[in-house]
Amino acid sequence: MYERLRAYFQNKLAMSEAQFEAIKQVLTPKSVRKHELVVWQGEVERHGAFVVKGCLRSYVVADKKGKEHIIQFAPENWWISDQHSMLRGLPAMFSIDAVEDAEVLLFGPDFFPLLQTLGSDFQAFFHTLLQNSMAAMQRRLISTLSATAEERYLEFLQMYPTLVQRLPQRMIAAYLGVTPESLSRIRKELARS
Amino acid sequence: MYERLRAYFQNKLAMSEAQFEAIKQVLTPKSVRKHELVVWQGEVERHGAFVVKGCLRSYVVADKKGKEHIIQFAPENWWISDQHSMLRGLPAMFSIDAVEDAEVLLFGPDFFPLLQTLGSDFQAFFHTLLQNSMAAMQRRLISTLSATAEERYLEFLQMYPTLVQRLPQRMIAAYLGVTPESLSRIRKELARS
DNA sequence: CTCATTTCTTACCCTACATCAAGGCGCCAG
DNA sequence: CTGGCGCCTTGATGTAGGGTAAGAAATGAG
Repeated sequence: MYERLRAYFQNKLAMSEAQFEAIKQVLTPKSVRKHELVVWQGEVERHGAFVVKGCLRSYVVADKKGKEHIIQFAPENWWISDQHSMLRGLPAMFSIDAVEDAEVLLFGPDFFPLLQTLGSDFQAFFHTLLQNSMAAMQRRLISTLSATAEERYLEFLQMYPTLVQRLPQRMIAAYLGVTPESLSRIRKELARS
Repeated sequence: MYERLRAYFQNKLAMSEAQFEAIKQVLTPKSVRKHELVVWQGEVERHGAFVVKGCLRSYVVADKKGKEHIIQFAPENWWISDQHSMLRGLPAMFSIDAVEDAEVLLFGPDFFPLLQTLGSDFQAFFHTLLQNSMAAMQRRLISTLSATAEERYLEFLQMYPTLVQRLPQRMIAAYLGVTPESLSRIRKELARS
């Protein structure tokens, strides 16, 4: 389990054995079954995860209608968490669950203070990670504001070509912000050409 | 000019005189006239800003139609920049200009390395700032995906009650992702009740 | 294998918002 | 004061995508 994390850090961040041990201390390996929840929207006691195998997602149930909206997919080698709420001890803004059976390394609120002690390379690394997420989020917002559902679907195909086969369509629809019916129509239309 | 920045840091971050001096070194005061551009979408040489007075905005011209989409408004005491592109020397993802005549403190790519040298309190502070933006962005994305234009307008009123009077409606529309015509109709409808 | 449940597709109609077009109201320059 | 130019409003019409419903296909459980 931990080997995958070490491999992930290769070429990204120079790390001593002691540092890696310290990180292992605050990470708990866990198998998560498909549909199993890792975080409940609204709960205070909770975790984030590094995905070793399988795929998780974070999502909110926003509407009175109970409609789901997916914020992020996290396949292998992705981090997923609600940092904002976690660090402040606030109720989680969204839920996290497994889209496929998965192997993850869970971390709690103590993960971030630990990073502080591991030196500025670590801080910089995770800061960069956050910046990348932010940039991705901005691009997605713009796309949601300015592009049609079909254009967004094509962008999604480009961005996550491997995920498309692994995810049920209703989840892609929930990510794009359209109904499964609409996505079905879009795919039909694209197939015609 | 710098006094406003010092006041801003009060209660947020303990800071020595020497640290403040170091920050001053990398900040350039500037007056920006309404409509004046601080950053051009696509340019590589560029700045971010701390807004002392007035209001800036970041926006993209996404469509072939030349339609503007506003990512962020930055009134007094806000930071605005394209960190992601700036740190990597990439072309800016969006433009930044002044919505009102403004006084700002400009910083360049050298700002972030400096923060590293100022100790982990500083890093933590700006990390938190980034997390807050991220959380706000996520909320906005969800809102864009799940709420009607009217609901988003009401959220905007709640979130930025003072800004509403200062901004032309077409900019609020560009922020919400609707046409000025639609926003006008929404306001009319709300006024009736 | 078989039945049940979930997921996907297709069809029909409806709604929120866009687009287009015209007119009114500031606001500033001369 | 007057003409021009943004900005906001209002109306008429168009359209992307939603809601609903029903059937087909896939997936899963016993």
